[in-house]
Amino acid sequence: MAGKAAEPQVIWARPERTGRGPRPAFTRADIAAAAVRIADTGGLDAVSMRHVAGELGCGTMSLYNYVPRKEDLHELMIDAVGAEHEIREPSGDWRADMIRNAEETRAIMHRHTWVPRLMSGVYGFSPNTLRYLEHCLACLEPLDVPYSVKMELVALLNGVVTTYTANEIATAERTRSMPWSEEEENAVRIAYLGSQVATGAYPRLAAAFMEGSGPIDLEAVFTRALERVLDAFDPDLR
Amino acid sequence: MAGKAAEPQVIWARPERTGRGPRPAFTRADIAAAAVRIADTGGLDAVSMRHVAGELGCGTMSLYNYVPRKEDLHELMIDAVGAEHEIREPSGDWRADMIRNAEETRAIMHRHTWVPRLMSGVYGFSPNTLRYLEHCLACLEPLDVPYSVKMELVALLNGVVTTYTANEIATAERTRSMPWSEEEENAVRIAYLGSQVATGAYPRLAAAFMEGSGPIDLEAVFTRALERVLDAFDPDLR
DNA sequence: TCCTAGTTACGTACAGCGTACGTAGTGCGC
DNA sequence: GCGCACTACGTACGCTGTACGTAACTAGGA
Repeated sequence: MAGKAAEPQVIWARPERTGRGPRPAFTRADIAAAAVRIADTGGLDAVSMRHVAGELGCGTMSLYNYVPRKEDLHELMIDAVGAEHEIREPSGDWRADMIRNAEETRAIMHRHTWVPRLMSGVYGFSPNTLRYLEHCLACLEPLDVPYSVKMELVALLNGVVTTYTANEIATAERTRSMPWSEEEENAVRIAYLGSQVATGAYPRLAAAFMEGSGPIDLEAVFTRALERVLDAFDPDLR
Repeated sequence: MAGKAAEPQVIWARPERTGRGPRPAFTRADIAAAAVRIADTGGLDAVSMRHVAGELGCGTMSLYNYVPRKEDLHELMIDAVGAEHEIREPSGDWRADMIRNAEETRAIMHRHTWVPRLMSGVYGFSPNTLRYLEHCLACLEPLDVPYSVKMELVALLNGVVTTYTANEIATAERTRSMPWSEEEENAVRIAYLGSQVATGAYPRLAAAFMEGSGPIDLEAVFTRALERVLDAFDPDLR
């Protein structure tokens, strides 16, 4: 337990520059941007230490001077896309503002489809995360409830946004990455689902599929979910 | 586009036994159980094809006869833990039943802490998933809304359960896996957070932390979130 | 009944991964 | 100006998923 055991392992607690030694060739922002670029074009699996180092034009192991573990690189990436949140003055209508925030988060995730996969397992206290959280609290100023409830609202809303968008992305990627077309994929899926439902083991599921034929509007489903969550926190509706 | 391009890539659409050739040594259930056992004791990263094959007592490449890709192994794992859902007769009180389902899902995830990480990126139509979905619809029978709304309720609730529990697990694992104690970890965290908040850049965040000192009851937070979501769907409350 | 095609079993091999370690060079603080 | 903390990076190790080839086996069609 003696020695250097208590070093900060949160990358945000580690100073970017200590003053001693040669000037670092890159900033954290450079590294994060390179990793984001790679993930955007080649997917999250393409983000390897070697790859990122190559993109930056340095040796693989040099990266470890900036990023002690790969997990920290992921943290940098999440923080980098968090900067894409456009923080604007709250309008006074907390519902509208929070919906705007949620829609923006969804847009960011669709722009960077690897974000949901990274969300679970990341520390969650990066500078831009704090900035966004502060902004949400600012938007919720008109809502007259204790801060603890506001925090719960933000957490719940973010959770819903993440899972919904993750689902959207997952189905989209699946059809894209397949060598066969979306129609074929759907055909296989429907055939399997139909075969299962046809066994009679899932009567209500069968009824649900009978009821809702035709394509579903994902955007509408998403906003409806948001509205419901906000309803649950709206004192004027209780 | 000719040839065998249109093979089903969903493992559930592929028959477990085709009739030709030697009798397979294992069932899918055997393989899933072995993988779950490994993940429970050694974490999700310990689930490699070699490891699972070793646990089963067969050669690594033999596994590929049963499981075409590792992703499919994950699918088997999710389905296996889905079997732990105890399906009991609906009580007639849909709120109580759904809360019970959610609590049970949370318990399963705490028992198998790798589940949330696998949830995003899995197909979602495994036999036990369908079984659980059917059960949820049965519980929601007393609720007089179209099936589409019921589906949205289930999706929303599952999303909330997953994100909340994932957060609980993430923080728990972080403190456990660290060489330093939870107090030290918290000290580092508080120190960093405090240093950030002290800059004055996050006044509302600071206020929130001032307000809510003391340990938070995760269980209570969780059930409160569930209640809120259910409120949003309860016709009697609108 | 026998043949053969489809399956199982599994060893080998390859490209890629995260990262521990050692060494060489650099520049700030004392 | 000395020394030390830092940067840079090549090498190496153990691990990963899985493509491919080969040998044994068995059920269906002739």
